[in-house]
Parts: sequence; structure tokens; C-alpha cells
Amino acid sequence: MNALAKLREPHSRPLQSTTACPSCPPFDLNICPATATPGQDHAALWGLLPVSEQTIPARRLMFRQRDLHDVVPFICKGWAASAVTLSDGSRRILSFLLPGDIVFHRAAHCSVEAITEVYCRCYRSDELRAALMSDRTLLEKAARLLLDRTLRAQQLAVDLGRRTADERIARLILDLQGRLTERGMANGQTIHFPLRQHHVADATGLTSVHVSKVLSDFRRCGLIEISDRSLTILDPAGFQRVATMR
Amino acid sequence: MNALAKLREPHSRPLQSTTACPSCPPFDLNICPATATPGQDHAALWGLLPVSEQTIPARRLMFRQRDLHDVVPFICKGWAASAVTLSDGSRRILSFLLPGDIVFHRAAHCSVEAITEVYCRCYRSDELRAALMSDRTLLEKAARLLLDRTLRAQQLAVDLGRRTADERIARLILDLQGRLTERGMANGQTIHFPLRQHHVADATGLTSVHVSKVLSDFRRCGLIEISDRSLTILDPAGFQRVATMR
DNA sequence: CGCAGTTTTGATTTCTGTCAACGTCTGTGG
DNA sequence: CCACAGACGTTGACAGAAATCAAAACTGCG
Repeated sequence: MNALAKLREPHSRPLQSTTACPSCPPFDLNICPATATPGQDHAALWGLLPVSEQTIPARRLMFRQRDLHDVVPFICKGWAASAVTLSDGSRRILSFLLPGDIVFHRAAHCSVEAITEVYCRCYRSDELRAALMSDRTLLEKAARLLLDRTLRAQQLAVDLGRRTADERIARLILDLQGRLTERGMANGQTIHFPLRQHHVADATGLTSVHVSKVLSDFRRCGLIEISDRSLTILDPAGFQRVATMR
Repeated sequence: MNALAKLREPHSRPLQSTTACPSCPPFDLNICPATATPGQDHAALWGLLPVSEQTIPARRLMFRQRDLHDVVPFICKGWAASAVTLSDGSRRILSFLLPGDIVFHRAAHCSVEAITEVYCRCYRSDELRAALMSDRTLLEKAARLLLDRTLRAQQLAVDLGRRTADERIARLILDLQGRLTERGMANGQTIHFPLRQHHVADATGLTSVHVSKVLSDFRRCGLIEISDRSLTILDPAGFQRVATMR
């Protein structure tokens, strides 16, 4: 821990107040420092200070595929996407990152792109690893997280391989709604939905043209309503049925 | 460790000789007990004895989706597949399991099916976890393994979303060839290939009818040759090109 | 031999991508 | 305040990929 303190020295800066991250409930879902030591400043993760805190404007690339991954970013606010770019220039979004998510995809050589404005904190990955290793319960939480990531990726593989465009898009929306609800960021059947149609397309392996047609169909059938970056599921039962047609 | 010994008691049986698993090089790739303690019987994994050792005939279901996962099977011999079944009865193979692979997909509610005859050993998952926790380097190996699994799943998601049937099938074959080569189980460009076309179909998200057509095309173009459960890549460069058209 | 599981082949249909045109919205700068 | 450019969304016509359907050949095996 002394060594860690020394490592932190060069990065020391005036910390934001303990309410720097008031909209930080999501941390509770993952590896929440507040869970470990209630009432403590969220920024001080297990006594670790972030090496950097940044606000990234919407649509900006946060990390490119080949960047060194000696820091682990935590998304505190905003939406981001981790993606890979194929040699023909087409992009595949592997997951959307919501507040509370940890960006440890980096080994997969994913780039990370801010969708909305993103506020995030980066921790040194070696410090983080040391902290994990020193605490059995943290380690188990981290393992569960990694496992959950794997399941999510496998679920994605299932969806892409065997489902129609309708199903894929409906499932994506339901997945996001579920994750936002977990975080207390949903308002009943209405969620903030900052994704552009090309994001949906890249996440579902479709084209944005086709996404437009499917979403129009959904609207025509009275399943959902999208306006002003907000999405409402009007017919939850019917929409669920679309998502699980097979 | 005493508690563990007691747990093992009920399962104790005459152990096979130390050459029980002569074709066990693959263990070296993952978490090889032989690496940790050279010369030791592979069956005794970090001092853990398997709770069961089984030989499963070809095409038999090894574990079903909802089975309890209190044991972790290690594939010692043969090919298996982990899959999920969708509500309409269609199947998606998430990964093929080769000798040396550890089946810890189970949390994903995958069923596991023997393709060839499979010989495997099952360890108690709680014992295994305890063993991992007690040794830092083992733990890191396991973490790497889990990460690798995630990368593989993500790669699969990329492939399924954005690649044509030709590419998917070629990539599957190349992936298998690579894994077999790593294990010293390939004979140059020739590999043992016990998969039925429906396995290929379920793994690539295609129909077996279409797989048949694509494989016929590959043969017609002199790219590969399949006969008698063995596959040879006749034109490695050309085949590679098919696999990475985009 | 007969049977069940495979593989092949052809005809047809469905889904999704591609291309192109056009409308809307948003932010920027004069 | 307006003009403008760029990003985004919608729509229609068309093309291509793969699914579906159906039938026939092949394989191994009791």
C-alpha cells in the first residue's frame, strides 16, 4: 500500500468534492467502493485515486484499438460504445458502456467511443490488479463481472447468428432498458435513448437503412415511440413477443 | 486440504496409472498441473483428484442446460461442443471443446454434447476455486483463460454479424486447425475433422444445406479436401484469402 | 436388408443489403 | 436573422445471399 501511495504521488491533484459523482448509483452494481466502505468518496476506489478524470465530448473517440492499456477507465456518466473496426472499414459495436461500467475490453483491441458526453475516471491497471489481489471478496466480484461479460458476449453471438433483424433490434432495446432499470436510470417504460440508428446498426450487424425500416415498422405497430432522444415501450408484452419470436 | 481429502473419500477408486492420459499435451496450454509439478500424474490436478472420470460415447449429451454446475469437467480426449437451444428448437454452438479445454461455460446455461467419444475428468468446482485462490500464478492463468474465452466469444460475435457464409466457414476451419496445431494434434495442413455439416451450420449460424453448398464450392475450387473424417487445406494462401475477404 | 442419419442438388422464397433520392434537424458563421 | 453544410432519417427500387422446401443419393450399422 505504501508503494501504491508513492505511485499516486505524481498524479496528486485537487480532488473534486465527495459529491463529484452524485449520479453514481451504478457503481453499486459492479465493484462499488461505497459498498466496501460506505460513505466514502467514490473517487477513492479502495484507497486508489484515479490517475485521470476526464470529460469527453459526445462523438469523440476515447481510446483507439492499439492504445496501451495501462489504465482502466470507469464510466461515471454518459454512454459510450466499445467497437472493433474491420479491415474493410465497417464497424462492429461489441457493447454499449453505461455509467458504472468498467472498460476492461481493451485486451480485445477495441476502440471506445463516446456517444453522449462522457465523464470517466481512469485507474492504473497495475494498482487495480494489486487491490483486487489483496481482497478476496473484491476478487470474486471481479471474477463475476468478467464472467458476466463473457455471457453477454456469448448471448450476442447467439442473437447475431440465429435471429432476424426485428428480433435483434427489439432485444437490444430490451437489454438496454434492463440495464438502465438496474441502475435506476429508467422511468418506467421510458428511457433516455441517445443512440443514433447507425449505432443500432453496428451493434446488431445490420445497415442503418434497414434499422430505419424496422424501427418505422415498430412505430407503425404501436410497439414503441421514439422522440427527442427518448424511447418508450408502448406495448411491453407485444414488444417482448417480437424479441423472442424464436 | 484435510476437508478436501474427506470430500474425496467417497469417490476414491483405483486410480489409473500415471500414463492414464498419454495424449495429454493439451493440458500444457491451459492450466497444466504438469507444469506446476513436473512428472506428476496429470489426473491429480494441484493435488485435487477428480470426482469422476468418464468416457462418453459419441453424440451423447454430456450435460444439459440446467444442470447444476458443481463440477468442472476437463476434456482429456475427443471433441465436444457447448451449445444453447433456442425456444424454437434451433441450436447454436458457442464453441467446440478440444482436449485440454475446461468446460466452465456452464454458468451460461450451455448444454455440452460429445461429438466423438469423449474422455473427461470432473473436478469439484468449490475445490478448484479454493485451489485457484491459494496460488497467485494459477489464479492469473485462470483469469487469462477466462479473458481468452471472452475474446473468443466477441470474435465470434464480430464474425457472425458482418461476414458472409464463405468467410464464416473458412474462419471456423482455420480456427480449429490453429487450435489443433497448438496442441500438436495437426499433421501439417491435414487435421482430423469429426464435425458433421450440421455442427458447422450450428456454429456459423447457417443451415446445413447451405454449408453443404459452400463446402462443395471450396472443394471445386481446390481449396480443401475432406474425406473419411479428415480435412486437408490444399491451398492455404487461397483459403486464408477467403477467410479474410473483408 | 432396411433404416436412420447424413449429404447433395435444384427450385423457390424471404430477408437484408445496396443504391439513390430526398427531407429534416442542428450547429456555424456571416 | 438567415444561409449553409453536414449529419441523420426515411423511402422506394432493385440485387444478392441465404433460408426453405423437396427429393434423391449416400453412409454406416444392427
